[in-house]
This record gives sequence, C-alpha cells and structure tokens, in this order.
Amino acid sequence: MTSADRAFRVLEEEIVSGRIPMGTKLGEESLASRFGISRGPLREALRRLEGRSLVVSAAHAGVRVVQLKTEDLIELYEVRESLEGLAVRLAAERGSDEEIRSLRAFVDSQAATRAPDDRDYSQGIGDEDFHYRIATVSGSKRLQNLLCGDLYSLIRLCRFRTWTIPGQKRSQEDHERIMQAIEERDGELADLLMRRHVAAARARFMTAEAASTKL
Amino acid sequence: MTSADRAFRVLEEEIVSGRIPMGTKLGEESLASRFGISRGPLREALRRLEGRSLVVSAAHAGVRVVQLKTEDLIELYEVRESLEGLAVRLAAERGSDEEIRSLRAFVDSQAATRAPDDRDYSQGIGDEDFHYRIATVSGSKRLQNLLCGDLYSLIRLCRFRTWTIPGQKRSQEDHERIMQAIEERDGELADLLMRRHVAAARARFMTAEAASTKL
DNA sequence: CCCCAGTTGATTGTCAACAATATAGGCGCT
DNA sequence: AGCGCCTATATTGTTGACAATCAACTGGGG
Repeated sequence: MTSADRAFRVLEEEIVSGRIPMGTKLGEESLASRFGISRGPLREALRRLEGRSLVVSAAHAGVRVVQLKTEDLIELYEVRESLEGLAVRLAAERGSDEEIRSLRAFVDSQAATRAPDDRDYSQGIGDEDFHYRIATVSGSKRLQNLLCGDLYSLIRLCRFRTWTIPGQKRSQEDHERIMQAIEERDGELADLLMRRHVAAARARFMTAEAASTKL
Repeated sequence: MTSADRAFRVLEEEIVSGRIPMGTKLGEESLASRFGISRGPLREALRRLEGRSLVVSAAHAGVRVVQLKTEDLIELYEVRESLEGLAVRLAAERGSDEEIRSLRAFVDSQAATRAPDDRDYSQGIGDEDFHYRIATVSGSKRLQNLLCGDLYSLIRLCRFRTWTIPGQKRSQEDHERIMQAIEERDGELADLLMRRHVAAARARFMTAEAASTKL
C-alpha cells in the first residue's frame, strides 16, 4: 500500500464522517506535513478524491471539500430511490436462498436488539446496514459501488442535517415488509416498498429542512 | 487550464472512444513524453481517471484501461434502465414547456433527417443524443452527471460489441411514444416506456453476445 | 477619505533526480 | 529438459527544489 493510498483513505473517511466540514479548504502543505509525506503523493490523493466528487478543485485556487446544497441532497435521494429499488428487485429475483436467509437473520436481530427507547441513532446505523446488505445481495458490483461507494458517502456527508426524527418504528416495519417480499421472490413488490421507504426518508428530510429554514 | 487537465481530457476521450483499447497498459513515461509534460502532472491525470473508474491501477504494476466483461455491461444496462426511467419521469413532471417544445423539435428533426436506408450509425448517435437531452431536461445535475458522465462513457467503451442490429425503426417509434408521454406530463408512463426502450437495447446486446460466444 | 496600482507573500503547478519494487531473463540444480 | 532462484532492468513511488499564478497589503494619487 502506497502513502498516497493511505492519505486518500484517511481523507475520504474524514470527509464522509464530517470531521472535515463541508467547504473546508485543503491546503497541500499542511496536509502533507500532517501525513508525513511529500506534496506529490498528497496531490494524487486529492485528485482521486476529486474524481469521486468529494472535493472540488479550481486551478491555482486549491481544493475544497464539496459543499452540498439542499437541492443536491434532494437529487441524491431521488437517485438513491431508483437505485435501491433496482437493488432490492435484483436481490429478490437473483439472490441465493442462503443470502436471503442471512438477510432475514439480520432483520430479526435488528428487531430484537432494538431497545424500546433506543431511538435516534443506533436505528440510523441499523437502517444503513440493512440497505448496505441488500446492495450486496443484489449481486451487481456496479450497483453496489454506486450505492455504497458514492451515494451513501455523499448522503452521510450531510447527516447532521438529516438527524431528524428517524421514526424508527415505521422504518422497522418497512424493513419487515420488504424482507417478506424478498422471501417471496416478489421483486416488483420489493421494489415498490423500497421506493416508498426511501421516499419517506426524503420527505422527512425535506419537511425538517423546510422547518429549519423557516426559523 | 493546467497540463494535467489537458492530459486528463485527452486520455478520457481516447479511452471512451475506444482509440485506446480496453486492457491497454498506460506507461507513465511514454505518455508523459507524448504530452510533452513531466510524470508528475501525468500521474495526477491518471489518478483522476482512476477515480472515475476508467482505469484500474495496482501498486507498482502500473495502470491499465478498465476491461469490462459481459456481466459488467449487463449491470451497466440495468443501472441505466433505472436511472433513465427516473430521468424521463423528472423531465415529464418538472421540465418547462419551453424545454419540452425543444425536445419535441429535436425528435421531429430526427425522424425527418433519417434517410430510409440510413441504418447502423447515425441512428446510434441520434439515439444517444435523445437520451442525453432528456437527462438535461430532467433538471437533476447529479443524475445528468451520472448518466452522461459515467454510464454512457462506460457503455460507449464497449460500443464495438454492441454494434448489433440497431432496429432503429422500432427505436424511433419508442422515442415518439416517450415524447408523447412527456408532452402529456405523464411521468409514470414515460418511465415505463423508457425502461422498456433501454431493456430492449439490453436484450439486443445480450442475444448478440450469446450468438457470438456460441460461435 | 476612497480608490487604484505595484509589490510582497503564500500557495499551487511543474520538473528532474533518487529510492523502492515488480517483471523478465539467465543461470544452476535436479 | 524442466523448475526454481537470482540478478538485471525497467517501471513505479517519492522527494525537494524551481517556476508560475493568485491574494492580500501597502503606498500614492485623486
């Protein structure tokens, strides 16, 4: 593993997790000294981040962490809606029995470990994990990379805004129904339910956003 | 515009157009001398290509143009099907009257300029242009970048394989019906028709592929 | 007092040389 | 003759220095 690889992974994680806020300027020299490497490999790491749209760079003006506006997040959710529908359809139609059993076990464990008052956050993680696993079961590498590699990263980048009331009980019910559709190999129904599921998440975000901008 | 930018654009165009075949090794020194630049900027261009999945790089083993297998192309078509459905739905529901009129004018011009025997290729271009314009009218920057920037590039990269019988008359009829759905602001219908349209293209490719591998 | 131009400073873009590693070819061994 | 090892070469990874460009600051003029 090269030093540029390390810098890329660390920066990617820090940007996606929000530890480096949106719009932050990424000076080459300071970052290079921080990682203990030269500017050459660091610039390569930045270019890879640029290729993945996590940063934007203007010539002679440095690179900054991408700054997503409200419309950008809405667009991301729209794309995610379609792609997750496709993913769950493929998972239902082409997933192996073993994969589906494993997915069922996960859903049940999620339902069991959910403490009655454990609202906010562990549910968010569990929800994310559910979608992540479906992308895997879909069997489409390209789709998995698009969802897990690009979309989720960008959406998580704005997580602080979508820390709205998760409505996790409803989410849990959604998961259960989607799971049933998968087990019945009903790709079309799973697709429909999944689209509604993420559309609901988008709606929650939009109402929360509207409320916050009204203030 | 920096020299790394130039190298990136030229290489991107040459890879996507197929002038640099899949699997070709991209040596740094030869490319650098060809562009008249040093290895530093060239490496940055390669890293940007890597971020866009047009090349794959292994440490100390150089970078090669991505080599798409049959399953990869199928996966690309599946993703494209969903995303184009979304694009045309958004175009129908949110496109301005002016944009839709412009789109109609384009479809009509395509139907008019198509010479009766002009099969193979100008239709392929026209078809691509149609989808490109719909992505624009959808109004979603993210979707437009995904479709026009990433998916079409990778699909075109395999164009030599999908030079199958275009069935352009059927394609023209598809466009006409999709256009009508857009004009009626029927996003759901446009979505359905578009999905069928690209599913048909995928089916043509798959049968052609099956025939060629049977040989 | 305000505005514009020149200059200084810092940051980015580029280069050529050095170090590290994988691939290829030859040599010896079995 | 076939196989494994070892060297040699070529390519990649990394570095520090140099050049070019942009931004801020200062000084002079209106």
